[in-house]
Amino acid sequence: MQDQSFPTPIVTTDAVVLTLEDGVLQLLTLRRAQPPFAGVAALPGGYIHPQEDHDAAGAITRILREKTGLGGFHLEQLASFSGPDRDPRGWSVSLAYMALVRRKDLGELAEGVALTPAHQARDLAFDHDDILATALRRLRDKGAWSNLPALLLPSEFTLPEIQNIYETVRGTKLDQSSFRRKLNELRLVEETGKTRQESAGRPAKLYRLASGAAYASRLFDRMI
Amino acid sequence: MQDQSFPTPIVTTDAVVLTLEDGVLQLLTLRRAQPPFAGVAALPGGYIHPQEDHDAAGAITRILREKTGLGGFHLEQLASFSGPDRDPRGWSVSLAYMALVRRKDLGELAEGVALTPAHQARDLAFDHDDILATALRRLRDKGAWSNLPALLLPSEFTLPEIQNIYETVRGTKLDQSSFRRKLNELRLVEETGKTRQESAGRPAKLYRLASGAAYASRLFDRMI
DNA sequence: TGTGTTTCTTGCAATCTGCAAATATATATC
DNA sequence: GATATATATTTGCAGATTGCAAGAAACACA
Repeated sequence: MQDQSFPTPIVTTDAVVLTLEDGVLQLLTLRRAQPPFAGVAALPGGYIHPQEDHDAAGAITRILREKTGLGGFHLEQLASFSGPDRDPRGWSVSLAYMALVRRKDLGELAEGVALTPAHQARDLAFDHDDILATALRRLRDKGAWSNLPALLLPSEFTLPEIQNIYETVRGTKLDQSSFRRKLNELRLVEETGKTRQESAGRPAKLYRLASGAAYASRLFDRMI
Repeated sequence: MQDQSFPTPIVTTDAVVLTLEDGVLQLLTLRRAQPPFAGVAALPGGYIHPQEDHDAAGAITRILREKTGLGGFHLEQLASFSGPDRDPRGWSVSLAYMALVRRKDLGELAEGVALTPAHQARDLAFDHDDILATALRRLRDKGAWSNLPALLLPSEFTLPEIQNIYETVRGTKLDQSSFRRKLNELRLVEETGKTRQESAGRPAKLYRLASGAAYASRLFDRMI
C-alpha cells in the first residue's frame, strides 16, 4: 500500500434491474450504442464520477436516472466482478447492484431500452450473463424468507399474485394454505377491503404490503 | 461508457481474516507501517496488480500470502466499500473479502500481526470497523444454516466445541438436543472413534467434518 | 338453476422443536 | 474404594409447525 507504480483497473458499476410484467420476472437491458459490444444488449451501467458521486450506490442511481429515467426502487449491492478479460479495454472491476422496480415506476421504455424475461436473457455484453445469474440466485436465496419479492408487486395485489411471485423467485411451487398461514403470521400484508375479478371464478381480495413489514427476521430465531 | 475524462478511483482489496482461538472468534490485524494511519491496526489489504492478479480474489490471496504468510483458507466475497472520505488519498473503492482460517494454519504470527477478539475490535484504520461489522453480520446470517462456522474448527473437535462456535457466530444459545439432532440429520459430522478429555467430567467423543458436507441446502426446501 | 372456475378456508396426520429430566463416564476428595 | 462433583450424551414428551387434501364460497355463463 505504498507507491502505485502499476496501472490502475477500470472501475464501472452495473445494475440488474428486475420488474414484474404479465406475471413474469423481467430484466431491463440497454442496447449499446458505442463499442465495445456496440449493438448488443447489456445491463445499464457506466463509470463512476468521483467529483459527483457520493459512493458507488450513488453512481449507479445517477446512471439509471440518466439512461432510463428511472427513480424510486429498491437497490441492493450484489458483488464485484473483476479480471483482465471481462472488458476488452483492459483489467476492470464492475460493482454490481440489483434493483427491484414496480412496473408502473418504469413508465414508457425509452429508445434502446427493453424488457426480456429474466430467466431467458442470454448473450448479454461483457460478463453480464454472470452478473444476471448472480442476481437471480441472490433473489432466490434472500427472497425465500423476506419481503423482497413483494417489492416487485404493484401497490395492491391479490394473494394468488403474491404467491406467484414468491414461486417465481424461488423456482418452486408452494402450498397454498401454508403460504397464507405464514403471510398472516408475519403480518406481511393487510387487506384493503376491495376485491378484484379477472376472468371467471370467485373475486380475489386485494391486499397491500403492511406498513412496518420488514424482513421476516422472526423466522431466523428458530433452530438450525 | 465513452471517454473517461474524469479521475479514476483508487482500488484496493481488504480481508477480514477470522479464526478461532481459546473458543473465541479472533480477528487478524496488521499494524500499518506507512501513512496514512501509520501505527494503527488495520485489516490486511493492498492494491490490485493488474499484471499479476487474475481477479480481485487472486489479489487478496497474494496479499495475504505476502503480508502474513497465510495459505489455505475459505475465502468469500463480502461487499464493496466506496466514497471520497474512506481513504485520505482520494475517492476509493475497497473490494472486501472474508477469510475463515483454522488457527494452526496461521502458524506463528509475524511482526506487526495480531489477533484480537473479533467482537471487541475497534478503531481500525480507514472504514475497517464497518467492513468488520459487515463480515460478522454475514457470518451470522449465512452461518446460521450452513457449515461455514465449522470451517473455523480444527480438523477434530467435540460436539460441545462445534456447538460453541455456532453459538458464537449466531450470538445466541442453542438447545443442545435440537442442535445435535440437526447435526445428525444433515450428516454434517462423523465420529473419529477417538475421545478427548480436558478437565474433569465425561470425555467427549471427537468428530470431523463429514466428507461431502456442503451447505445445509436441504433446509431451504421448507416453507417460508 | 346448474355447471365450471377460481379463491378462500378448514381439518388433520405426520413431523419438528424446545424444554427438562435421566443417564453415562470421567476426576477429585476423603 | 465410596462419594461428591463435573461434564457429556441420550431420552421422553407436550406443543407448535407443516404438507396434504378436501370442503366451502363467490362469481360467470349458459
